Amino acid sequence: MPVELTPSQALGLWHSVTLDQVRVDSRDLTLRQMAILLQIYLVPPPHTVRGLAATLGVTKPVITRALDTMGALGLVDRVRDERDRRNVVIKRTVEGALYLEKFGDLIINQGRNLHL
Amino acid sequence: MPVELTPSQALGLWHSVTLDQVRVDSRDLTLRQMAILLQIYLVPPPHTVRGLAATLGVTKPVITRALDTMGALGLVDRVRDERDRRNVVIKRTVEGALYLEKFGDLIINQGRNLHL
DNA sequence: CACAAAAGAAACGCTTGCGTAACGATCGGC
DNA sequence: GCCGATCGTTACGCAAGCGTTTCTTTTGTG
Repeated sequence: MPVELTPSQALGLWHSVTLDQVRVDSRDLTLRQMAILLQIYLVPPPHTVRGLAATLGVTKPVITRALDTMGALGLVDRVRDERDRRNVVIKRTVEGALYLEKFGDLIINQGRNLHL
Repeated sequence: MPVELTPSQALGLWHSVTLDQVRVDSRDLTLRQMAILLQIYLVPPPHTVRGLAATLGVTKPVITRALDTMGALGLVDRVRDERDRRNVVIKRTVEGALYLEKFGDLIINQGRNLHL
């Protein structure tokens, strides 16, 4: 089920959501961090550092650093893979799920309020 | 004309657009910079540093720095207001308009490709 | 004309993210 | 058991953004 948007709607939606996010959220995730977070929560696990790096097209330290930051914020968690102890499996958290749920609501509401 | 989205559609759209943006765009604007850019191009002029700061809920130096960066990228331009020379009027550029046009296309296409 | 107010920029020290390169831990094949 | 390959992290120097404070220019008002 596709979403059909006009150029005005597309940019207007992005505008209002971005604006609201800047005004409200002190955490201020970077674009990369946001992409990683959404990937973790919207794509079926397991997620690894290597996998995320490949998906985003960035180097592994970028992922490590983003996980450090978002881990400190409680948005994600890291667990060593016991079957292959070289791997780290990235886990979702309740707080992270809540964060994205609120963010989704923000998008929906701003979309609803679009009057162009 | 509102845009009605389900939670899956809202986050899915954000996911795919963010992912694509990370992969493709080396400029890597911050959330604040993006909000400023969209404000300049979607809201009727004139735009001033002070006005943008108030709209975004940030301090003036944040706006000055963002304009420095985006000015260097050619996305916006600054012109002294001749009627009150204390003010600076922020101008749109062809390159900035093109940038947002491409970004809008990206959103539209990712929305169209959403199959949940 | 003096002087406070206003707008934007510059200065300051700090934090955070970046890319590259090096590192320790772990695995699998021989 | 060794040894190259793989995985994630750490280290390093650098660039960029942050908040606060200070400065410069310009305005308008007494």
